[in-house]
Amino acid sequence: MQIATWNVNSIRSRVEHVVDWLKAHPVDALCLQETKVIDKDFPSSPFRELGYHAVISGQKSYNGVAILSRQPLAEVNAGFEPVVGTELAGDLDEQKRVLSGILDDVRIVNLYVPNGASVGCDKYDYKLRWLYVLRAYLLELQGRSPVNICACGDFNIAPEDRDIHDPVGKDTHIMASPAEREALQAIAALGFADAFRKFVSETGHFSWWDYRTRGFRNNRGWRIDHHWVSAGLYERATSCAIDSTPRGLPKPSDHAPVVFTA
DNA sequence: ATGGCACTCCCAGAGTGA
Repeated sequence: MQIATWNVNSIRSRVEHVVDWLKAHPVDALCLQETKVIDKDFPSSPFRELGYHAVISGQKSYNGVAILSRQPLAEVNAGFEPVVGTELAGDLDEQKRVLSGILDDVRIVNLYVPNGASVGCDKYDYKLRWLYVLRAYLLELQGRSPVNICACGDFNIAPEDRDIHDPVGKDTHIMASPAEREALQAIAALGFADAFRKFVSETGHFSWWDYRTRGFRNNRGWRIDHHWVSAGLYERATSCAIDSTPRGLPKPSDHAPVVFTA
């Protein structure tokens, strides 16, 4: 089974890229983030023509997640509330960042973790609060069937210094601050492993490059798009690879797709 | 130290991303 994740920075701006990519990489499921479109305007037809079903949870202008899959997903739910309840979810589901469904023996969880803007600001606090609820969400899912979970998406956190092109001084930088990394590690400690690091140990492998600094041309990037998988899935994983090719196309997303195979 | 580019939407320039 192949499960891919790709922050497309507007699905309507990226339909051609995604269609072309799926033709070359007919993965079983593709988790999209930052679709930036309300559900009724999501461009489902080009993907249907490729044989993909779409489940979507979108909003106007910002955020938005979707899962394209060759087979229909079972037990689909959107947001934190259906899993953790209204009290814990609070207002977090107003932003559409969580979508999940079951494919064969795997529960796929598609996540768009908040950016956080800058360390210490309101959005940063929101990000940490969101990660705290995400932990409760995944803990609850672990108690359900199936036991295999693939939590993938744009985490907006570089887990370690080797996931940043130039990590010096980044401990006060968004995506690398100690509190963000600790929140991610608290999630990993539930029993999830970063599938990419089963296969690649060295630095220099990134999934996001800033538009503004010719980051891609110089490979000044960050690895912030991940597959955090449960133990059984980690054991049977045969590959986890970043495909940087689409990042080099005209009018690209600033993120590249990442493909997990198990 | 700052800003840089790309996207969205009452179509102009602000908000957001990371």
